[in-house]
Amino acid sequence: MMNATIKDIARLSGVGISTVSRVLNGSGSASKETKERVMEAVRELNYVPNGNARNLKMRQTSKIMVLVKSIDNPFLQKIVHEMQSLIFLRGYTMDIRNVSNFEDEMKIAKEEVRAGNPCGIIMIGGTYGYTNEDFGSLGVPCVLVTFEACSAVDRGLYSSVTIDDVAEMKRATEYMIALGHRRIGCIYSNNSDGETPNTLRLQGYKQALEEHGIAYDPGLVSQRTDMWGSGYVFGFNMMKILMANNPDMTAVVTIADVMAIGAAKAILTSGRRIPEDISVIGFDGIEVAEYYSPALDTIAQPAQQMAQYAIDAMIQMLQNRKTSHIVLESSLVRRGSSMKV
Amino acid sequence: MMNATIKDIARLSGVGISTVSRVLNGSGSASKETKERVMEAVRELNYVPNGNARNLKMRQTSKIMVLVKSIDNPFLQKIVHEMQSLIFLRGYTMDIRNVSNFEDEMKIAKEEVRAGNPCGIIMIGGTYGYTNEDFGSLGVPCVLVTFEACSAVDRGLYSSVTIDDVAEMKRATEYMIALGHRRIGCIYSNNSDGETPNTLRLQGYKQALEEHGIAYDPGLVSQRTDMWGSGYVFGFNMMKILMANNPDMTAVVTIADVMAIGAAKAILTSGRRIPEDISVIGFDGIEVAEYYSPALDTIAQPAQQMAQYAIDAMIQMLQNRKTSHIVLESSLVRRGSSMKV
DNA sequence: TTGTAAGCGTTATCAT
DNA sequence: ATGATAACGCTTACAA
Repeated sequence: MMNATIKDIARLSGVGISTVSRVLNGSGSASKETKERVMEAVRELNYVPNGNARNLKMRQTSKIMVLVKSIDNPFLQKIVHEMQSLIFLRGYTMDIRNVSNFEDEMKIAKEEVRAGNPCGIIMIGGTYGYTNEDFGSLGVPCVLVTFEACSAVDRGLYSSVTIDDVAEMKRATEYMIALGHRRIGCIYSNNSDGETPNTLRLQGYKQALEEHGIAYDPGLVSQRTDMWGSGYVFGFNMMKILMANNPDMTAVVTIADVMAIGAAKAILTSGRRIPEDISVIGFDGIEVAEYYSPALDTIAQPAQQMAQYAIDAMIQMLQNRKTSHIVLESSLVRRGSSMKV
Repeated sequence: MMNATIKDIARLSGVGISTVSRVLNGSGSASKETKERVMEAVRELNYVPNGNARNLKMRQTSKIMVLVKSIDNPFLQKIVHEMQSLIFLRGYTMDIRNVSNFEDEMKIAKEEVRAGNPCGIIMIGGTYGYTNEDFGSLGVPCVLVTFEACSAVDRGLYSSVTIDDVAEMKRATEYMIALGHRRIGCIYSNNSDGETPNTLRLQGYKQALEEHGIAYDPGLVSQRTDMWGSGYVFGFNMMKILMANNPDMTAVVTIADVMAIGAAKAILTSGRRIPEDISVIGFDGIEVAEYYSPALDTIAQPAQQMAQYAIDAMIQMLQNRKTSHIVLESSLVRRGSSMKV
């Protein structure tokens, strides 16, 4: 028993096929009575429109493709999750694809557009190396989340939702400086060769030190750029090295909560205390950091808002091609993992 | 500039449209020379087949729809993530949809099949209440992960990948019993009215007690069935209540690592120690539990394997309609959050 | 080996 | 207000 098609509805309700289409889509007009007969038939046959036929005809889908780099980060997962709800709420569907650190997300985006025919692309957590041509040839609206295209790119070609990575990381570092810390470690990794939110955060760290007259010491920064394993593992390992090399270090700032958790574990298992011996602050605002013991300070990014603005931006572009570039505020959350030195 | 279609390829390479189709799909035959000319044109025009047209005609896609209940659980996220890679590796694409606790996943599955036309459905984390008709009317292969259909359902109608929830939870409880604990709390929630992995785990807890001559005390089990918030919050709140009502409780078993983390936080913030005052064991095997302080014991489910078997099962069903029902082993991981009483 | 033509289930343009 | 009818881009008999 085949699924009901628009033809079946037409036959059962005794109207023409185009009338059914009109009723279903609210386009054109139809008499009240006809409408009811059609809807009745729809219910009876449990009719669901065939998306493929619809998309083929309309040359446009209602499918938004989401490309995520390093999806194993709980923070990015949260954003994706929030987007999901919003996308469904708006009547769209969401296709998700994970992009490894070694793949070129823009290239993948182009392939996906051709093959899967999404109406738009959202990219989460990528690098800054795109060109005008990239966005032009994409063919569908594109929203960048948590990162920007480089400044050479025409901002009318895409939308973006970001935070001020430099300023926020500077804030975290200055928080430690204000508490009297001078030997402040930094756990940092860069997953690609281009500029990323991570490199910007490192800049923020350096700026804070410089503005407060503290010499930048590379020995206080985790140097691995070839990060393997998860953020937890990375934070754990890097913290061990940092502690071994810098007995005088009294605080550590990290570019992600997962790394902060790994670092905290390293501190605690080495018999030191948080915050009495070493103060710790993370970045992102994932839930589990709040339940860690001790609860970890962090720069909390507004994940829900970011998702909201991203979807709004996408809808805007879809409807009237208007792009937007919004920079959201983060907040420093104090939970007690830092103290005066 | 429209995207190239099969017609453009046909024109440019000077052959018929069906020849192009044949060459592209490797069906039928074509002369070596023709093949090359076609491929040449494909490259030149940067041709990518239109998925919608293809799917419409074939009445089948290469898209696997994944339905997840409570996707905010890191363990389920991990499974989804693993599936992603495997699905792409096999040349399929993956559509993901989150199902809230109040929605009927089977109903949603049916809608998705009609509207989105996936070639198969994978359901993660649902309830046991389906019928033969459900699977029959679905119309596409269905694989259940982490849970089963009730025993009344013909097992030739679907595949499944599970663990033995009763036995594993029994194992966790017996682990505590073997350490000498007698007053063992249980943090448990059931997100729907039917039978779920969670209810089975509660059974395991009860069985262990019974077999070891320990009376079952409802006061030691968290009673909320209307869970709100995340597992962390839930575990935290329930543990507070449990501790307040049972000063003599020396151990707690939980049905999820996130709850164990929340419970651990409650224990530590109340000034008690783990494991000296209270022993804790989680369930699932999420990474962060290993980096908690102290690291938490757990029943680790083989997420990667579960994903692997699920995808394999799906491919099997797709190719020769063969169903399979596999029950995987979990492992008790000792990390030091439990000790002799 | 190759091309013609008939759909797949829609939407949209026309007449009516 | 309504109903034929022509696409949309593809696959697949069926002919040639």
